[in-house]
Amino acid sequence: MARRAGVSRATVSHVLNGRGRIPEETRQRVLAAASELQYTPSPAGRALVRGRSDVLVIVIPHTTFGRNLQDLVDDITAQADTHDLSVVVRFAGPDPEETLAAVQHFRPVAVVDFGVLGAADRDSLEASGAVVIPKLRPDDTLENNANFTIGELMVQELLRKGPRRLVFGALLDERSDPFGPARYEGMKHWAQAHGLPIPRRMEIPLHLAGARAALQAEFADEPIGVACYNDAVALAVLAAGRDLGLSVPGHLSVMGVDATAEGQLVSPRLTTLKADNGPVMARIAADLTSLDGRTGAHPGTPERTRPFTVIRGETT
Amino acid sequence: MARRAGVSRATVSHVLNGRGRIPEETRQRVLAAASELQYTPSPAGRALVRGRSDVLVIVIPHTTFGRNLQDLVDDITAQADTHDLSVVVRFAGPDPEETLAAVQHFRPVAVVDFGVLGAADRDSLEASGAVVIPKLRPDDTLENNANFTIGELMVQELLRKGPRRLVFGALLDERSDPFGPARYEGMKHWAQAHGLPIPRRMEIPLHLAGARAALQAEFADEPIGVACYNDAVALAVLAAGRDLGLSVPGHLSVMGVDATAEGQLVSPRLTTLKADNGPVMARIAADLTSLDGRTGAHPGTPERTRPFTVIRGETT
DNA sequence: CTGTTAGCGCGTTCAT
DNA sequence: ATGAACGCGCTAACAG
Repeated sequence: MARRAGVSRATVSHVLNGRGRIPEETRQRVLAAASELQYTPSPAGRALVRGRSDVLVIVIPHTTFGRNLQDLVDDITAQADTHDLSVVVRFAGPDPEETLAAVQHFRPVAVVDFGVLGAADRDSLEASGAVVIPKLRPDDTLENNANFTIGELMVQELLRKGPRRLVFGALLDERSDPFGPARYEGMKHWAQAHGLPIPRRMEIPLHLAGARAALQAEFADEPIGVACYNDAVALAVLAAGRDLGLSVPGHLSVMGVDATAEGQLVSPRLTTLKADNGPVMARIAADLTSLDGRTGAHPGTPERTRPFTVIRGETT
Repeated sequence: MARRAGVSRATVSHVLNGRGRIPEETRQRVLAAASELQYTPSPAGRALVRGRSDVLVIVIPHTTFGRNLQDLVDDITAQADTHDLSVVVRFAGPDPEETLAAVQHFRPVAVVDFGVLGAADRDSLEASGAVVIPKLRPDDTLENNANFTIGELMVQELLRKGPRRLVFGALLDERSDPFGPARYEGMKHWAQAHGLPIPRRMEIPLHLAGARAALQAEFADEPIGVACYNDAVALAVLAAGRDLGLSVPGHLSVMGVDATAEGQLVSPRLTTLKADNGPVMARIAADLTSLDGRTGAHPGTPERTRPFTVIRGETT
């Protein structure tokens, strides 16, 4: 109890929150006592009276967590510190309900979702008073989905040098994959719109034997183009192709997503897709600041297109 | 207030915590009301009275977060759920003080540290009543450090086919690196103990141009063996060697750490070191259960040696 | 034996 | 600038 500053709890509260007008003299006295005692307001006390904690939960899909995501987490953490929120990272577990429960348990002010939460989950959270970020927009349909676009872009790059059979290389992993399906849809949509056969989908384990088996089952003499879930999958497909004696990019062209350092260090250098996270961060930052003012309304710039860059390597 | 079950708060508390003996009949009534109202005890209230929250914070160094670490986090999360703790992941920021403050803010029951916290930080946390895991043992000296051992093992593998000049390939990254120094020490120690020249250290950026420059500065016709901080660095060194026209493993032998999927999918396949996390988990689990009983004492099995396996690829 | 009352812990807010 | 009351759960003491 910093009330040993010779004042009441109420006064302390006022000083620390800049509420009621307190004479400079007492103000200083309180501040001094606070720093002497290493006093920090109890989050529990605050949460109790507010009915909500100072926590921002970042929910991350249970796929491999790479540099990209980590950079985003860092940025969000920095942003959140500005708003006096403490950041909590939560990896989605296999059981969605449990994940939601874990998030709810914090009674967070805000939840940043990277594709884990379903509509019902979001509703449930917002009903409990949390702000779910990024806010869903009315125009967030499948076709406007960034991952859908990724699928379309990959097809185009794979077909750059001429027609070939297209396949989607999905991640085979015990963890769930929230992004793959939309990318595959994007591929299928583009193919259909251009009168091409619907691309098939194969699951690629991240080891040579498995990848080899998967590719062998799919390959049949005509040139094949594999759009992979990410760079790791692409490397697996390349390894399989090498083992099967396929020429790259002649028989087999491959493309990844993420522009990982590894993909650019191997030979042949991987063609991949790099997403600029700037706009995402801008949107999150905007949603975050709207927490303070409670302005509610969406800030004016609904940047729809996420800038994607094709990093052309030697595999397409 | 679930007191609408027709009983007092005290009774609810008793029922939910299995304290005083409550007749089955009332018990059921309370339980029923609780589930109807979706009642969950407020963590804030509990924290307030306990003086400490139900939180377990995992502090993770600000290096690249890979599969290994993620698996560990998953395991700990599962373990923690057993003990009714909610898990919070916190990435260490550039400023250690800020990191500590962020952890303290939660008033956690326990903190699992992956090498971020200094001795002072640990003390500070334990002073505030948190249990820091893994508990430090008296014999946790540098020479017993797992990373020190890693350094020694790598040297031996690199020298397997005969003498060569040794270099440590450090990570060049804006993020801090808690493990590298001990590995380098292990290398130097082993070299010195065997009458070899002290290995040098070079910083390898994760792109071709930078890695090439670094390697070129170090290479001087005699065979060189590079023990790398991790597989990504090893891939960078390999890329540089390829670009410089060095033969592998003739002129240049390279070894990584982590046994990532990528390292095993490239050609030449990477020689790497895989650490079995089982013992670490066992230790953490033990420390965790000791939270309940407050047994305090270290459980009897101080497994000192972490089992490391050399995955021999084509780069040594 | 059963369940209640009282009071604590802490920060916030309203009325004084 | 303060006292009182509140929000919520826990526990010691106590009355039915």
